[in-house]
Amino acid sequence: MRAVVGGPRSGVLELAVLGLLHDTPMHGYELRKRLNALLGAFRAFGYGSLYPCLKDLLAQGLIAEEQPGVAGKPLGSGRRSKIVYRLTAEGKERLQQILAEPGPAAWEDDGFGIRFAFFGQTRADIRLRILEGRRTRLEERLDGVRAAMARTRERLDSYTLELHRHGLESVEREVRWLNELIASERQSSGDPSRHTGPQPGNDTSADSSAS
Amino acid sequence: MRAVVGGPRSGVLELAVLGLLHDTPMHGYELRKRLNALLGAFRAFGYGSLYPCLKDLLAQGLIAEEQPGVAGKPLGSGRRSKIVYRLTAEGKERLQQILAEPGPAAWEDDGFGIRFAFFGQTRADIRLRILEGRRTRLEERLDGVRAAMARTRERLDSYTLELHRHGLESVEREVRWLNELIASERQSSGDPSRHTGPQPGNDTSADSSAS
DNA sequence: GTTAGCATGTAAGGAGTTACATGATTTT
DNA sequence: AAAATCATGTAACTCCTTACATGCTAAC
Repeated sequence: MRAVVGGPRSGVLELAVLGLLHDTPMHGYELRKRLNALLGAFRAFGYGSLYPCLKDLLAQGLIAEEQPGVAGKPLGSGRRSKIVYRLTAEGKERLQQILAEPGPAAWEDDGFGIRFAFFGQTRADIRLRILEGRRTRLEERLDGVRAAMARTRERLDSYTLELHRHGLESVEREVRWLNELIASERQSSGDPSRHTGPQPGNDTSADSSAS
Repeated sequence: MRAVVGGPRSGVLELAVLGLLHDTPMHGYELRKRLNALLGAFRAFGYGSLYPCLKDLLAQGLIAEEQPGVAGKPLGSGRRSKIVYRLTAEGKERLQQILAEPGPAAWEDDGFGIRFAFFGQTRADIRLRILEGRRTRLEERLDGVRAAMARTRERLDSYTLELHRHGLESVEREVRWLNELIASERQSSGDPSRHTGPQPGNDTSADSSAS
């Protein structure tokens, strides 16, 4: 039953909607398309998630409806269809506040992807903290899994072992990716002439120290 | 409020618990440790998920309590602590039924990992169908993301682009992994003398055709 | 004028998480 | 006997998914 009226919905969706609406006002249908294009392989949302979220954001005053009132077309009496949403001043503030906040929510599996997607609107020092936080988080996980594997190496069939091997390599891969991004960020902040974001690497050749 | 009494809980946890209990009876606390060791980097469950699940499985008759009644130790009147669970005949049947069932649930992100972990108890032809199903699923996703990237290549900042690039490469990587596993499975079934599961690859050297 | 796709929503429920509460057993 | 850790459990909540219901607009 989920409470009587819409809860805070403080998750991934809220940030994604605020971030997309910051660029340009939109109605829900298109918002969903851009959302899923933005998130790509990571995640996909349906209308059943999106519209309730818009409702909540509206109730919080972070976004506002904007009739495409082209003036002179009252649309009859019961106006329907094409509700365009825009970010309010409070919404912009909240977006900046979320993006400026490093901490667990920004580097957990849920949350990191979407923050990274909006790094273009994030302060350089915060970007670095988030990337490092995520790297630390992943390294902790590597330690844990490696310890568990060492403890139980016997009595594990080859499929389970293979699964662990692949999982481990995936995480190691992400750590290497983060290392490159961190190096790139450091260069940019050390040399203000280059602040164009990461250059598309070249993931395999450089840097084989995963720890 | 979530309904009056525990629902079916038909997800990942049910399968994981049945699979682990098939090997050896256990109490909840240890079950959770083995669970998280088995799932490794993929997932982790807390007691708040595990105990309700055990309750449901018990109510369905798929598992049974088993007092460690060492006979002659009545444990007082209100016996507490160390409830050992074992799989019932119905539970074993249900486990085999789940494992024998190829289909969406077996190759979606949630579900694939745990089925793979129990491939040792899965029929060879089903293993192959699941691996191929997952590969197809991932290739569909690749197509979708690549199309979305082509459509919106402009007006995407470098961070978003980098995120998509990394996501794409991760998925491509998993496809290559699946290709190797499928090849290995085909070899084993063609040559009955080798049915020892996958040999730990060697992910990088062979096979660069991801499609 | 009817299908196809754009556009907006709601009710019910699923699958777990978090925070809490408590008792038993081993270690210090 | 105090602290750590083993062990079991529940209530409330979160965030999202599925299935449904509806109305508008453009193409055929």
